[in-house]
Amino acid sequence: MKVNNEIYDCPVTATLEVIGGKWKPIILYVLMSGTKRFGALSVRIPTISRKVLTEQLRELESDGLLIRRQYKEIPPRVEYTLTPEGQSLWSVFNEMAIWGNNNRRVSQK
Amino acid sequence: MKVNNEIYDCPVTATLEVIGGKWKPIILYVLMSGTKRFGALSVRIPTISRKVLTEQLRELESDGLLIRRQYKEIPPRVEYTLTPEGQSLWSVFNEMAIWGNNNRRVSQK
DNA sequence: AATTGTGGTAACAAAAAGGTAACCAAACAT
DNA sequence: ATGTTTGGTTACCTTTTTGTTACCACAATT
Repeated sequence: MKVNNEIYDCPVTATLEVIGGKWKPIILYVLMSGTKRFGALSVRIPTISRKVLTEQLRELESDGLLIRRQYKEIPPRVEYTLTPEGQSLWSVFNEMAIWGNNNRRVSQK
Repeated sequence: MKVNNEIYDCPVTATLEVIGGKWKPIILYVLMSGTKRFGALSVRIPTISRKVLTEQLRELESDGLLIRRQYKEIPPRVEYTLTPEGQSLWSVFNEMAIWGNNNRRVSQK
């Protein structure tokens, strides 16, 4: 999905512009539980390629939903943390989770 | 987005599998206000091609979110109506609308 | 001296999604 | 006879998104 700073007619469209797509919701969902390193994200979302993970993280950063912290260490360490704006998406994901549990086939453990 | 009947690990992923993508949220949002004919949907979402509109409607139908009613008339008349399951997405869209209004640039009228 | 670990990037390929233009039926109005 | 109307379908093409593979830096460890 394209990222831009248009003015939207529809607030739902505006929201989906930043959280929509194949990977962003899962990335955000994983980060809801706290700061994660690049490698940790990769482990929790094993089916995403590192290239695409990088791209999606950069877009989420430029949309103000997370911040990227790079430590000057060798080997490198990079941490991703949700901004308050990113965290405020919790209620959206919560509704989606409720709906999914009630209406789709979701594995329970 | 691919439609299937997998069992999902994540309820958010399960939800986005059926409402995600470029057009489905807008289609569902428009249908929230009641039954619409194919042509009416096309008018309210002018930027979607008829081919893609047809495709998306068929997917939403096979996912159980709406029903398609075809009347045996000439010229043809086809109406699309949300199922109760489709209507129950209202709370999801509502949260997205709230977030979009609070955090993105949405034109107010 | 070679290997490991981390977080990438570059070039390229494949797949998915979306768009365009032409065409159809068949009743009705002109 | 011709055009209009509605809700499509089909073949083809372009754009967008996602994936694959190889490669890099450089300190610490073996």
